[in-house]
Amino acid sequence: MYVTAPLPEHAAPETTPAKPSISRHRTMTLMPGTHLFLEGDPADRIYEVASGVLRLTRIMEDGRRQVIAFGYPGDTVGFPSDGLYHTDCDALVPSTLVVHRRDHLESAKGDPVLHQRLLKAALREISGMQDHFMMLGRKSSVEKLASFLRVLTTRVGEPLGDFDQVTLPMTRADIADFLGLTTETVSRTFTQLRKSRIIAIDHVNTVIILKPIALRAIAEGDDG
Amino acid sequence: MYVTAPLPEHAAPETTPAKPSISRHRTMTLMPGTHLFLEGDPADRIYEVASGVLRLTRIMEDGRRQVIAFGYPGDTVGFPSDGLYHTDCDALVPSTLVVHRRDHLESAKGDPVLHQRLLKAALREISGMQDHFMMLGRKSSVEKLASFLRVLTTRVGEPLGDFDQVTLPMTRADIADFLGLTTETVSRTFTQLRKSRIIAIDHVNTVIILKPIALRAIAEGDDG
DNA sequence: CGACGCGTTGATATGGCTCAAGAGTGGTGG
DNA sequence: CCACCACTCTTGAGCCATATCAACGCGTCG
Repeated sequence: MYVTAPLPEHAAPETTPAKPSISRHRTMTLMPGTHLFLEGDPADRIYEVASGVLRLTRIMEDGRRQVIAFGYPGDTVGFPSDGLYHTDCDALVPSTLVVHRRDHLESAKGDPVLHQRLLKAALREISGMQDHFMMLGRKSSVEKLASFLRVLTTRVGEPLGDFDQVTLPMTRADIADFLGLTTETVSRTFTQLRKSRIIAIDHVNTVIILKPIALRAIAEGDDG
Repeated sequence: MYVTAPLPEHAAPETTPAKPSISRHRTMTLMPGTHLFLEGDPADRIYEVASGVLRLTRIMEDGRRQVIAFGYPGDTVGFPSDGLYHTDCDALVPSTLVVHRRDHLESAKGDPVLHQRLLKAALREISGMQDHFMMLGRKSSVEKLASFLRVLTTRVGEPLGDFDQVTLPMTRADIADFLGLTTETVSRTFTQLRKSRIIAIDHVNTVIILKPIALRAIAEGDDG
């Protein structure tokens, strides 16, 4: 779900409307501001993002927030534990999802292919989360932002002339809560990368990677 | 960095005393200082901790380290992604492991019960990691240490008179690298909790929880 | 006994937070 | 089309929690 994951073999699936199908999945649309589920909800369903971007968050009583992951096309969200969801989930942009009934996926009787895919998705998720740990626990603010931009570029970047460009559907506050920073620090760090000509910024939420090598060096702490 | 000089070679698995078993798993012993696997190793096997404590770590080029998890009995380690391990794994104390061949677990042809258990374990892992995120990204040092002690107490605490006691097989450096702190800060925070009579410390690595309620309040940020 | 690894404590430095003020940006209604 | 408002983003100044640097005690092991 977080973004180190390799590209999914299954791109956007087609809706198979009324026709009875062995794998009984449907699709649905989720609009920004709408929650797919909340922490503590019974987890009946598991979702694959077909298009759009989701946001998975945890919130503490006093309001502190941690963005656990952004769900991009190909990602799976809604992994249950003890039958419950453990994050909130909503959409950053209008998103379409493939809905799977949990009991079909988890039980040994369900479709073994789907079952297999769920396991793969879970393992990818674990791997991605492990990267995120290093970032949260041990990296400086520039390193965090550089890593973030790199992962996003790899995953959803688009070529623009000689450069790669990436659109950020999330706010600075979302990025801050993902990286364990404040919005002010995220903003200052963007400025820092911009002033050193490593990135350029269009329209606040469009970033052009001018020096990918330098960005990687920073992300991995290879510099001073 | 390491407590004892780590042996470069991987531990040699021992065959279990031949006991006829339908599911072809074996057990093995892992001694402190020996690595079960390293980041980047091909992930053929998945392990269940039967006894002991494992340590899963990620290390950056410049030596910065993040402890991803401690593996206690009942935990599963070695979740692969793209066929590779994504952390290093070694033992903090002599540990016994149940070894599963990955191909038996992941393929649809394998034992469905084991398959089911692997998925459950992966889902539990994801849930636990989500807690860890909040801790790394958004909690203060006291909150981190209090959370850590609470989780450990719940998991492996032993009653001692009216109180719960927990043994810490890991060093302060391990705790620091798990919580995203320095050893000095961990040490000072232990002292702080000790001075406020919330915990007591025996033998450096044995903690007695004197005020579990207060500890929980701190862990969850319910105090000033 | 000395050396080494670990833990604690102290003094100082600093990266990122907090508080505060503007500057974009987008939406809405007149 | 503009005026206004709400919200997000940026920038600045000062502060604080934690890191860093350093010293020392303690236990273990050779």
